[in-house]
Amino acid sequence: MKIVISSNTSKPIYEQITVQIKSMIMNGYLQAGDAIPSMRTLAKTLRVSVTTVKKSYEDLQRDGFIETTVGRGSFVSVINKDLVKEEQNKAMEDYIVKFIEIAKLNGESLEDIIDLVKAIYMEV
Amino acid sequence: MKIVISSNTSKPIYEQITVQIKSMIMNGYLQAGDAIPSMRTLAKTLRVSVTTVKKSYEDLQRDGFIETTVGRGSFVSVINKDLVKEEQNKAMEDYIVKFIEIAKLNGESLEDIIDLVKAIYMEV
Amino acid sequence: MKIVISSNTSKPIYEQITVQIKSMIMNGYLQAGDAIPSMRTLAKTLRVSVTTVKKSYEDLQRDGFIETTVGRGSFVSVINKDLVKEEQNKAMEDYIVKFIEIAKLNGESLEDIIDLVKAIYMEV
Amino acid sequence: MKIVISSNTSKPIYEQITVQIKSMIMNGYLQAGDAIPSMRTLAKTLRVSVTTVKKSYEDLQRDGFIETTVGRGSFVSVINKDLVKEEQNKAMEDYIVKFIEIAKLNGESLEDIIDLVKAIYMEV
DNA sequence: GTGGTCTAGACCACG
DNA sequence: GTGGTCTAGACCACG
Repeated sequence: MKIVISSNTSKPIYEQITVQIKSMIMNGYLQAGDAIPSMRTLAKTLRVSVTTVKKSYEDLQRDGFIETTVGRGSFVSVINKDLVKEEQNKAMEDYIVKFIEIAKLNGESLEDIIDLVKAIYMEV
Repeated sequence: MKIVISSNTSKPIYEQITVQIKSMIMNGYLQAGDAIPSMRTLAKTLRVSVTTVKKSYEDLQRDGFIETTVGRGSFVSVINKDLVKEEQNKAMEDYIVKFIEIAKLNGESLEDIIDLVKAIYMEV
Repeated sequence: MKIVISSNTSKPIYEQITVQIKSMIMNGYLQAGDAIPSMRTLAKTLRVSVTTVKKSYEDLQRDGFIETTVGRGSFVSVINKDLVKEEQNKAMEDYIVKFIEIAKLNGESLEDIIDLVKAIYMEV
Repeated sequence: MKIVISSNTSKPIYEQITVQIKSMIMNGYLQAGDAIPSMRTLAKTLRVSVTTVKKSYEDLQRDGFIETTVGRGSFVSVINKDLVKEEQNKAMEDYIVKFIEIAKLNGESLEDIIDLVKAIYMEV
């Protein structure tokens, strides 16, 4: 399992971990039932604090991607990937619609909006 | 006060009314204290049901744009337009960041995203 | 789920519904994730119009007590009851302070104020 | 014009000033057109800072009780006392109703509520 | 089945 | 006259 931590970004480390593990689950690299590294192992590998990894694993568990049992470790949950994708798409469209509605209300042109999108795309 | 209702759009009538009145307040065409048409008057003018106009006025009141009193009518509130704009900008950026994060997670390229933005821009 | 509509009160039907569902959530009778009746079902049971139930559900959703999805129905939200209680207490104290300030300004005695409180207590 | 500042209370000094001047206007001790002391004079008399008095006068002006003209001073406005009283009564009833509604929702008894009212009455 | 929008009225309290 | 509540439907998209 390869995770890359970047410090050039404003995104917190635990979110970088979360996002990359989510990706691996969603694209099938990690399958339901697969073990993922223990918090301590991953923390050592990435040279980050255990607390940071813990926060990421907690978020993943809360969102149903992994299950963590004291003494056993963490495992990929059985999830319906299509359902997750669908929910994400719906959420994404919600966000974009709200964003564009406000932008229009503020009198921003399509060009302004696209510039803004490009700028944010580079940042996040 | 000129409001245009379009049926070519999926945006509900009450939202079309809300957005247009908000715009008139934000761009200064309607000033604090100005009366806006009574629900019944506007309903007749626009040839829509009073209930539909009421829904719009309720939203405007809840968001602090107008004040409505039984027996008197509805009036533009004293609002800090800069503050409102700032809040909207913050909300807008929140939405765009979340949207792009999910889009990236879904593996969409900047081009895909811009196409999506253009499409939504035309619709809403 | 037992809701009682009274016509002896000036409180609108939709508020009576809202208050009773809020109570059931706050006192734990309804738990996070629990389904609440569909608008049509509740309307039939209470012999009121669907629109009236809808107004109540909209208020509950706006205040974060329930979540409503087209095609699925309405469900009790995950809320921090202690936080809600705290917020309510803060709001309550705000109201009572403002109320007593004005009462004092109007020269009302503590006895007058208590009588007023008793009267309102019986009504609402 | 006699104003008393107390430091036993949590009410800010400028509010103490505001409330007392409002009272004098509402009970007729100060009549429309009457001059009220200049900010500097009142500040000296009460041994408080001019800024404190200024804040009070600003609130009084915003609420229509006095008019302040640079170079001339401050004067009691022409106000409709009955209208003001009525508005205050309405506001007061609004506050008490909201307060009691929340208190009931929280399961507080009439006795609890009266105790709370007594406590707040002593404080403010 | 679910909720979301909308209609065309009614009756009410308040001004 | 004003807005507030309520009815008893309609039609829609979505599941």
